[in-house]
Amino acid sequence: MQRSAKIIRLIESEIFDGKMPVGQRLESEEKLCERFGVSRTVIREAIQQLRGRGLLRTLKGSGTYIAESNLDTLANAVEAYSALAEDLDFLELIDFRIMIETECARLAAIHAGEVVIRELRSIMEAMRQSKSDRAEFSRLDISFHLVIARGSGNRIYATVLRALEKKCIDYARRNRGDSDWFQSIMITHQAILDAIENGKSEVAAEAMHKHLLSSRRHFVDLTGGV
Amino acid sequence: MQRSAKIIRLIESEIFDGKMPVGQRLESEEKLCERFGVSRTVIREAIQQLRGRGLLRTLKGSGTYIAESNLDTLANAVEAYSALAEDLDFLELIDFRIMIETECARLAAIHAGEVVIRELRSIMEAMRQSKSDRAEFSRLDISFHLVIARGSGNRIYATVLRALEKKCIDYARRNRGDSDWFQSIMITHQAILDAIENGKSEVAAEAMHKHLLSSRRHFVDLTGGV
DNA sequence: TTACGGCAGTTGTCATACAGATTATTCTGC
DNA sequence: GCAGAATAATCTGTATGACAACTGCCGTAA
Repeated sequence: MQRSAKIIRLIESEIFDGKMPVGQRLESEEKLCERFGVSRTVIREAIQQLRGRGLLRTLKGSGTYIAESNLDTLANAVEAYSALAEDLDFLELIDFRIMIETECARLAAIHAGEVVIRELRSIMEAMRQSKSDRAEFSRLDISFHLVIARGSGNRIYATVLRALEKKCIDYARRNRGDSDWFQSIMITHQAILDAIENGKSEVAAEAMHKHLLSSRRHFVDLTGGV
Repeated sequence: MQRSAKIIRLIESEIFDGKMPVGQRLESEEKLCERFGVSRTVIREAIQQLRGRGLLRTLKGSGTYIAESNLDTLANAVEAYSALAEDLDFLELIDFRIMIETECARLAAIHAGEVVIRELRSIMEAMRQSKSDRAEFSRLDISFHLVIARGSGNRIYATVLRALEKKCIDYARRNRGDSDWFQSIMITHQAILDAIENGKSEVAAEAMHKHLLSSRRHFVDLTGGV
């Protein structure tokens, strides 16, 4: 039996026995080496396989963590793809967002509670005050969309969109415009928020669809679609 | 992005594109190093993760091979996954699929080429011959949907859906029914396939939507939505 | 023919070093 | 004293080189 297979079984059983709660950080690779008396190679191979199974999740420079659920497997897969994607794929991204976020807005109008709505309001306020800070504005822009995804009540939407977050921010930063463009973002965001507050699901869906479609057009005008 | 993630995607796509038939031996690690211009460390980490996912299996001293099939490895690793499978929320899953796959069908009708269509036809044929083998039938059912996602031309759809593959198969296996149910699956699949072949995007979208809605209803009737 | 042994090829493991990212700590200017 | 910047410590990712253990194959001797 390979040594890494033994390590896999040991870590695995600790996870399933509940000794390692979800989200907890694993010992560092070096410490695991000492504890199990093997080289770092063996530890890493074990971790890689458990990552492949979706049980673990690693963050460079930070550590290795017990994955939350299979949703993290999904997040890993999508991240792997989105980070790999070079600049060419922003159109794929926005087309995907148009579909998924339209549905999110529809569901959020039905399911979103007070907490989500307050969060959306405060993001809007923060955006108003950040119009001169492009980077911050883009970040807030995307977080507005992420909160709506959370408000949909379907964790898959939220997970998928969260996995694409970095890519979306990147997109938003490139898709810059003049003060008119800034205004139009604020207005359409407000329209979406209003519809969600009032529980008008179809209105929310349509507003979100229009918003992203307009973003897509703007992006194509700006970059020629590249 | 991590280099091993890139390698994973490359190997993975070779497998899914059918360039690497089941059982075939992968190039040796050293050759893969040369081909991809990375160190053996990176190659090995990629292989470990793909082993964890059940796509590859290695024999010491001999080589690394394309695993028999995902279903086999799924069955083999059933202990590892069953604990996680219990907290799957199938309604979240099917709602998500209704949205994403409707769009996939629409796009596939526009973008799908001869290769995809031939693949879909052969899956249909295989399904006809597997009606007595529930497990195999479910696997084929899901692969039909996955191929359509690939045919959409948007790699995000395909990636996301593939990440959910295991859950989908699990769903399909639970959502069993009598021979009438079997027939209705075949009929709706055929309707989707026809629409895609004829490039009728709206028809394809509607057929897919109807198909999954009916699946959802069937699931709720069967399980009470649990 | 058959059994054995050796050889080349391949994966498994170890050790070391450094790069790149994150987190904790210390220092600095006020 | 304190916020913020600079720095150090920590951790994962990658490269490199070496050797052990195993497999498959081929040639040779009984």
